[in-house]
Order: sequence, then C-alpha cells, then structure tokens
Amino acid sequence: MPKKEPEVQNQQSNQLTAKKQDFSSWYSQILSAAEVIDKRYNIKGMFVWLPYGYKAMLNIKAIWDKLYQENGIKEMYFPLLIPKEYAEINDSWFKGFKDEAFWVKAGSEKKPNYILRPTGEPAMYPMFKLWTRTYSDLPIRIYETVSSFRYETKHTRPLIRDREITVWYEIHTAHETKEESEKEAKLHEEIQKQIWKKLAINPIIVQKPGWECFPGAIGAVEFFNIMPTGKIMENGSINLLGQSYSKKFEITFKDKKGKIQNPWMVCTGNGARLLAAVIAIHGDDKGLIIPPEIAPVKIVIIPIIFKKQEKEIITKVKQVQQQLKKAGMEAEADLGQESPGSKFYNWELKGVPIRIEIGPRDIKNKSVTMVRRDTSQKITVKEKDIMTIAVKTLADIQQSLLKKAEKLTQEKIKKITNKKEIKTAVEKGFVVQAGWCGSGKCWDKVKEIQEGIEIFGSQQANTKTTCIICSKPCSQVGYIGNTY
RNA sequence: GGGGCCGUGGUGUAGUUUGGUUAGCAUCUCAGGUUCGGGGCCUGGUGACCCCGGUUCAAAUCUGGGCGGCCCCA
Repeated sequence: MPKKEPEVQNQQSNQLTAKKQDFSSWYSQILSAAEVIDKRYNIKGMFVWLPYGYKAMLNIKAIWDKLYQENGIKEMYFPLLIPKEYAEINDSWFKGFKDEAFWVKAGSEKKPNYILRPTGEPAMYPMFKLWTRTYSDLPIRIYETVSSFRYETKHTRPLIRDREITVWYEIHTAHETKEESEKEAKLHEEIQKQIWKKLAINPIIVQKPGWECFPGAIGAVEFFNIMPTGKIMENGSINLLGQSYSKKFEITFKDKKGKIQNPWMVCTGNGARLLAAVIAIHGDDKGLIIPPEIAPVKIVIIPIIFKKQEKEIITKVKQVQQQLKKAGMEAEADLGQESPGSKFYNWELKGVPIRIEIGPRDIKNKSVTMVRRDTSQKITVKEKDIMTIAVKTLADIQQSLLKKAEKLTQEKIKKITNKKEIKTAVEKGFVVQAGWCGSGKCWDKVKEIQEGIEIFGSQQANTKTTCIICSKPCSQVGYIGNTY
C-alpha cells in the first residue's frame, strides 16, 4: 500500500488552499468556510443551503424576478412530479432522461409512475396545450423558480453540477410567429446581460452550433464563463425552440384566418451557476468577494474594544449601524467576543465588501476606519461622511470588480490562426478564438484534436477572416475550449 | 462502461506496513479568567475508529461483503 502523502496545503486548517495552486480544492473549501452550503447531506450531488449563501442566492433571484416581471413575464409554479404519460409524449426527451431521472413510486404501487422533473417541458407543455385555443391566448410568457433533478453518474460539483439543481428558474414562452419568438429571444439576451452586470461579470456570449441545440430547435445563444483553470463553464442559454415542441405536445391555436397553427416557442433558464461564477471569478486567497449588488451583508462594523472605553465604543458601533440601516443598507455589527483580527479574517472569508472599524482612535477623532474587501485599501472617514463615502465606495467596488473580471477574461482568450496551436493553447489554460467557417466538418475536426476540446460557440467577426481548419474565408469566429 | 485511492470526535489529520498502553495532535465547540487597531493567552470540559460478518486470547489495524466519498480513463 502506498504511503499517504501529507496534506501540505492543509497544515493549518483555517487556511484556504491558494486559488491559483489548486482551484478545485479552493472552491470546495470556500463553500464551507464562507458558510455558503453544507455539503454533508448524504446524497451525492445534493447539499444544504446555509443562511449566508442562500441569501446571496436569493439576492440574485430577486434580480431576475424584478427584471422578468418588469418585462411582463409572469411567475408560476408547476408540480415537481411529472406523470409518466406526460414524459412519454416527447419520445426523444424521454429517451434522453429516463435513465438519468429520479423515479418516484407511490406507497402501494409496484412500479414508479412519476418522474421528479429533470426539466420543465413535460410538466408545462401539456398545460400550454389546454390553455391555447386561439391567437388571442398567445403569447404565453411565464417562468418559475424551482428545483430540477438529474441522477448524474458523472462526478458532481456543488452549484455547478448537482443532482438537485436548486434555485433554478426557467422561462417558457409561446408566440404566434417566428419573428415574435426571435424578438422574445433577443429580449432575454438583454435581460441576462443585465443580470450579469449586477454580478460584475462579463460572460462570453456566443451562438451555439445548430447540431448542438435541442432536437428540432432552430438556434440558441449561450453564455459562458472562463474559470480560473481556463476551462469554460456554460452559464445560461436561450433556446429558439421553433415549432418542434409545440408540434410534439400538440399545442395549437387558430390564427386570425381560422387556420390551425403551432406556436413558436422560446425557453431559457439558469440558477445557482450564477453564484458559482461569482465565487469562482471574484474570490481570492482570503475568501469570497461578493459584488455589492448581491451582497447579503454590504458593510460589517467591528468594534476595537479597549477595556476603558468599551461602552463608548459599542454605543458608537450601534449608532453607525442604525444610521446605515435607516438608509436601507445591510449593515451588520459584529459584537462577538473574538479578537478583532479573527473577525477580520472571518468577514473577509465571507466577502463582505466594506468593513468599518471603530476603536478609541476613531472615537477621539470623530471618525471611523473603512476597509475595502477587494483592494484592502484602508481609509479614515469623518463621522458625518460615512453614508456618502460608503455609497460611493460600494459603487466603486462593483465597477472595479467588473473591470477586473473583464481583464481576467480577456487575458485568457488567445487569438490564433494556426490550427497546430490549438492544443497547446488550450492545455496552457487559454480559450482560443479563431476563424471558423461554421461547418460541421470543421467542427468535428476540432473535436478530434483532443477529448474535451470543442468549439462551443461563435460570434460575428469584426473583420473578414479565414477558417482555422479549412482556410475558407468567413465572417465569424469560433471559441474553442475545454468544457466543464 | 473500465480502473485506482480512501472512510478515525463538527472539521483537518496521526496511528494501519509489523494486530497488543488510557486512540495522539490541531482546529471548532462549551465554562471560567485575562486580552483586544490583523487569526491573543491560561485553566478545565464534551466529543471519534462507516455498517455487517470472519480470523484471533486480542482488530482502527488482517480478511469477505455492503454502504459512502474522491480521482483517472473511455
């Protein structure tokens, strides 16, 4: 039996593994250390959301709720159980999911008759069929936030690939015309861009190759993040379903001329991966860095207590907290017994954007000490200026996080023109951008380079270019990388 | 689908090769005291060998099976 290697990076249990050294370990440790989730629930791929992490997630949910509802998309709720007969309507769907679904058996039944929803279509579309009779019943534009369940045998990773996909929203719409559905899809692209802005992340937005879309779909736009490892993570897609699903599920309407038609459909969705991206992209060796727009606690106030002035200091801490709270800012005062240094470390782990320290020195000067989580910059702020400076600093943190994330992404994209360079570039942790003619032939050739490497999407090129594989002139670029 | 590694207090681990003392350490937690401008210190306390068999005077250690976790390859 080989002797176990001592875990060097874990000698001090309070210390995170360096993010650059081993991203996987860092990610895993930080989820527990920052109290995002508790992974010890005894089903692979399922975990417990802890209050702090769940609040961050729900703050993201609040963003999508607001944006979708403002745009007239209504929230609904469908049952988690899908009856077998609904699932069987779409045979290709059923074939794909029946072995990777959780089947549910009622007490006395011999065989399971229900599936825990792996996706929403078979729960929703039979109802769409009932609701749709004439063109005036359209459009249908609805969404729900719900869990999805997939019995994945591949290895799971919290918030990224789970067996219960939690806090997941999915939007389904049905329209009279193709044009209308395309307009809807465009709207969703804009809405998702706005969500990403609140997360201070700039994703790569690409057109998905047709053959990679849902069967029968006519196209899809996908959002990707480049992870610190250089691997790419799909993070949201907008699918133009065409009429394939409405035909399968026999959703029909009478148009203005009385002719029976199938509506054009769009679906899109996302969930906890949004938070995973925030954690993975903004976090550093000290812990999380949560963008102010979604931070569960925006400001933490820590008293620096000296015996003689204890009361005075605590009073001021509470006073400042009240002042911030009145202005609608989530501020927490940490009055615990640990030493200040220990509190600093803990709140940095949790990624609270601003820390305010109040000690004897501050009392004397009628000021507070303010520290930014992202830059560790420390400033002294006069008491009367706390609000203004805090608001300004939070906005500034949001901005500079976005800039930093954008820079990181750009640095990881390598533009190349020689196909021989693809493999080495990807192995070095780059995402490759190169001309691509759009053909399946050349797509296959890229896939053949190495297991895992593929063109995951394309964009219109700024200038004319040539395909990296077949050298034909073309006007689009493909993104090549190693998928998560 | 194929292969490898591993299950010890809440967490991270030592001990397993060669069976044998009260299962060690750190951290967390609890009580008390003393501290407090970057993980303070002292004293005391609670808490563990994944499950079921087998071998043996004796099993965390060897062995069979189960369950669970991690990793690699297709």
